[in-house]
Amino acid sequence: MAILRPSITTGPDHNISDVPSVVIQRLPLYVRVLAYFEGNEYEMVSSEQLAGRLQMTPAQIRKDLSYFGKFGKQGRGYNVKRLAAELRRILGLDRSWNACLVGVGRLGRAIISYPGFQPEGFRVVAAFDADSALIGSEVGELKVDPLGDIPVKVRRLNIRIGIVAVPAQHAQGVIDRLVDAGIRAILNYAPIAAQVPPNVRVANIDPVLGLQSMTYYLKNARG
Amino acid sequence: MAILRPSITTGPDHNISDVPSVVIQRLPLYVRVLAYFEGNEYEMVSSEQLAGRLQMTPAQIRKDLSYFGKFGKQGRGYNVKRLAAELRRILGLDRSWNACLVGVGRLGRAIISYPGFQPEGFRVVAAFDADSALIGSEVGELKVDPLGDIPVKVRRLNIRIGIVAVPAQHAQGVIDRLVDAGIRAILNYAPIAAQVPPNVRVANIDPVLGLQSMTYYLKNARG
DNA sequence: ATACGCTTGTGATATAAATCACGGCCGGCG
DNA sequence: CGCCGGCCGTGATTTATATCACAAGCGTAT
Repeated sequence: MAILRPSITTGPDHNISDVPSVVIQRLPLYVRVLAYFEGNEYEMVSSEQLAGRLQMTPAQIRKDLSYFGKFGKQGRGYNVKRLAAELRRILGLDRSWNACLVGVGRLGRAIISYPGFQPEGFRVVAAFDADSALIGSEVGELKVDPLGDIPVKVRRLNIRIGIVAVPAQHAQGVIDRLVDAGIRAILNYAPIAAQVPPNVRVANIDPVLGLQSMTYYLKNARG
Repeated sequence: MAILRPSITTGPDHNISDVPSVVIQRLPLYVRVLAYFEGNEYEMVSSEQLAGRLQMTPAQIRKDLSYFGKFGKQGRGYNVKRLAAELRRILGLDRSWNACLVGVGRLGRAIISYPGFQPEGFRVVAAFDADSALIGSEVGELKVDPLGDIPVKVRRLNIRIGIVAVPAQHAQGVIDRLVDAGIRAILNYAPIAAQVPPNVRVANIDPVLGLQSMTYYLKNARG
């Protein structure tokens, strides 16, 4: 059974650790469900309880966790706070990360004002655009800079993540510039299959792809 | 190697046809790449060329296509127009689909004005919100209706797809109402693992999940 | 005509991922 | 203080997915 999970791409075969990337992609889900249980005053949870809320099997959760250590107690389950903290540490969510946005059109502006990044420790600290009419203008709290400033700003502001919100035909070029500037993680909203070196990760956000495969099932549904 | 692909969920084990859902989820990618080749005046393409642009192996593409028929010619490859048309037909993209939006906050408004759905045949034809202050107001070209109107509007406007853009704590409730109204495909922007019956598909859009797994690699990167 | 280079379609094979199933510990209870 | 219900951690197994590799067909060139 498929499970809620983002789509992450890299260049040709590349896994730093020996932990399957499909496991890494599930960890944030566990963090999120643990936050739910924490909010509901649970002290301990079993793999069964976690699995229930994610529609997966308890065994898979236990196996996933076992890649990183032994966090549970037999007969008792997992300490909610402890496991959440461990997973956050493993994922690097115990610190904050700076990102830059490329493309401040309609979509880019929506991304800048999206309130979901901040509380998770992601901060958009720079914005770039190719359109000279936009450069210098204020978007949110940010001044829009030209693409040429990417390398300098990335270095100066310790930006590790690039968010791409430009039209499809410009996306690959922008991604190349980000990679050249040392960016190794890209959140890509453009509808393209980006080509990147093996040590760069790309997470694609593409609502249309989701819709386009669901219509297959709608068309063939009985009832 | 992971590939650009949306995350689709259902209720407990449910596959209408015997075509693996991972294959279905790749078909829209093929459609998109074919559109690219069509735009560049190619008449024929090989599985190798398609694979190159998607960073996958030619064999996988051929095998995926073989679930649905024989569309190629040995020694020549695939006719771009023909294959694109076949895949669109298989996916049900040769018609248009009506969707409704639930939640017309900041995110919902961005979705309504997102220009990427229309050209692919997806039309947002109704908008709902729980906030009585918003009901009756105009958003885009749509009047905002109360949640109670969902069943009637879904039937009357032949809405097959629900787009959920409400805060996490209300998302499951909204999804339940959509399912009750007969919706079988949901595009979910809320950060939850929705619980739905087996015959309902959910495509999740969640930029934070993508970021949260990339930080693992950033943290552990060498160079 | 026939030979050749190219590329499909697909069984067979290899790899990856998920699940099973059980030994072992935990803590509570009698 | 020993027994018991519960649940973890994990090797073994099953299932799913991807790749290989090759016979067969197409079109061109000679």
